[in-house]
Amino acid sequence: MAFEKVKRSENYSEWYNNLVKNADLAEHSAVKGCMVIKPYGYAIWENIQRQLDRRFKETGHSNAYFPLFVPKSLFEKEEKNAEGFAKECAVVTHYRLKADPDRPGRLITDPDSKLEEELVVRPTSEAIIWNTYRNWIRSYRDLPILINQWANVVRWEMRTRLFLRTAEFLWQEGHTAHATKEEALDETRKMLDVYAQFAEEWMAVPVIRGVKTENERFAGADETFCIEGMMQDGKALQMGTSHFLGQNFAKAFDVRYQTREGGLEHVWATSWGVSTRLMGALIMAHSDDEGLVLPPKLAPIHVVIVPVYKSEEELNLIADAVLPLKKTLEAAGLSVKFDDRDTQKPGFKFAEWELKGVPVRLAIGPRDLANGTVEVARRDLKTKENLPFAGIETHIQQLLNDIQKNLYQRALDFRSAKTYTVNTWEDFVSAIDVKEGFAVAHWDGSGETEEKIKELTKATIRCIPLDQHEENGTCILSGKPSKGRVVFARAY
RNA sequence: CGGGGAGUAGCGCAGCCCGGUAGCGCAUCUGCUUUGGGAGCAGAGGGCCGCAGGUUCGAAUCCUGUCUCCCCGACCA
Repeated sequence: MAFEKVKRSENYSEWYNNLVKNADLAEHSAVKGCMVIKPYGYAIWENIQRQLDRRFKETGHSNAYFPLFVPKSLFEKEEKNAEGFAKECAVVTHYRLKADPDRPGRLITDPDSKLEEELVVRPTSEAIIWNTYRNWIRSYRDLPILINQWANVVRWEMRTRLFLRTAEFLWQEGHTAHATKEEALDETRKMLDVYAQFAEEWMAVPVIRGVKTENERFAGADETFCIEGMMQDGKALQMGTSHFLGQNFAKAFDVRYQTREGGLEHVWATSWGVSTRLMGALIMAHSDDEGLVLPPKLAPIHVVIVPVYKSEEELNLIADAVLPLKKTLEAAGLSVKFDDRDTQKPGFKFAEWELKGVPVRLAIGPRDLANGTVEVARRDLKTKENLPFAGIETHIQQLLNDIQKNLYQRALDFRSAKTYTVNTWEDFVSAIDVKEGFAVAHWDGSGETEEKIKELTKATIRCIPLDQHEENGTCILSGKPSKGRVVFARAY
């Protein structure tokens, strides 16, 4: 378990990579750009999935599954979408291998198995889904269609980072069809709120809700809404997007419905998604030099109990005292690990569970048994106290709530401290480059200026915040008039 | 695709410049002592030195080719 400790402050990206590996979340695979998500990391993802899935269903959606492959002719139908994703698509061209006549034991692609039509490995599923929806939609009675899919997608990225950007990643993508524009817009906003609420209440990561500029918009969307979080290095991470697709896909795939009045109209669409990137957000938002720090609501293990003992009899006595507590906590819905491994010493276990981000740790030994106490340590603050064992379950419940709140508050305070409202170019550059945070500034609304700022500072417009208030000002770069401030930051 | 780094034991690395048949730490196994913050001692097992050629009596080391991974940039959820 020994590992090289790199501090956040020294090398943030190395710290991140080490943490992901050392906490047993994921590792690089034999496939370039693709990761293996290990059981502990996957358990966190499953918790994320479970909560989101519940919220999707509460808001009227059902799960379904569509194919991994998209025939090229379908993929190219919505032009902007196709163009936007074309350069990062994996393409299947053959369907068979055969023995290499020149090199025994090796295989080659059988040239005779060339596909009549190439198959695109989905980078996103609008094409295949809208081609399907055409057959499902005849009348206004068939609408709305509210479907979500949990799936993997492939985007052939040049450079990858565990969880943040991998060539293959897991996500969910909602795809809905509506009779009216208003309804589709409502849906887009509703799902953005689901994401925002999840990010803040479950992940304990405060997010800015906003609209993307045209440059940053999803290929094929009329409007892209997003939630943006701030990581501990001051960079922004797009944590989820919800797209208003207008009638673009309905037109591309000829999906029309008969209205109540007997007319024929194209349907309106939305799509929305979050990915395993959220794992990256979770890690980067809260963790410290000791390892992972997990918000209790998403932790696979809430409480770990480490016995301190010399003999088997002592261990048995501890187990007798602790197992009823474990049962009580589990009955209250908590996940409790009694770490009675005889192969590791307590100190080792302390360090290991800290590395893995378990929110609450109990240590109990002969001394505690004699005194009727237990040592309670909380991961977020790294504090510990000795408390009476009797009635400890109430304290633990409270502690978990505290930790959840504290993590959110801490992240919020951090973001507030690193968000700068700036009015001059000099202050803008300083906010991005020196103070390394978000710059809230006026912008003239042109893509050109946006591009220029990006070239000069590597900062992009993360979003036009939904709570933006009208304020007359002048663009930070061009000096042209602006009616409100937008959020700039360097981003992952 | 441009720039950098690296492929040697499960993991992290040294050895390579100056060729002589592989070593360190952690992990693993055995035994004893330990156990309230990453245990100690003694012993043991484990390697087609990324792959393919070449030079040489001899290659981890030199030469050529090739593949892969990581990091930084451009692209992007």
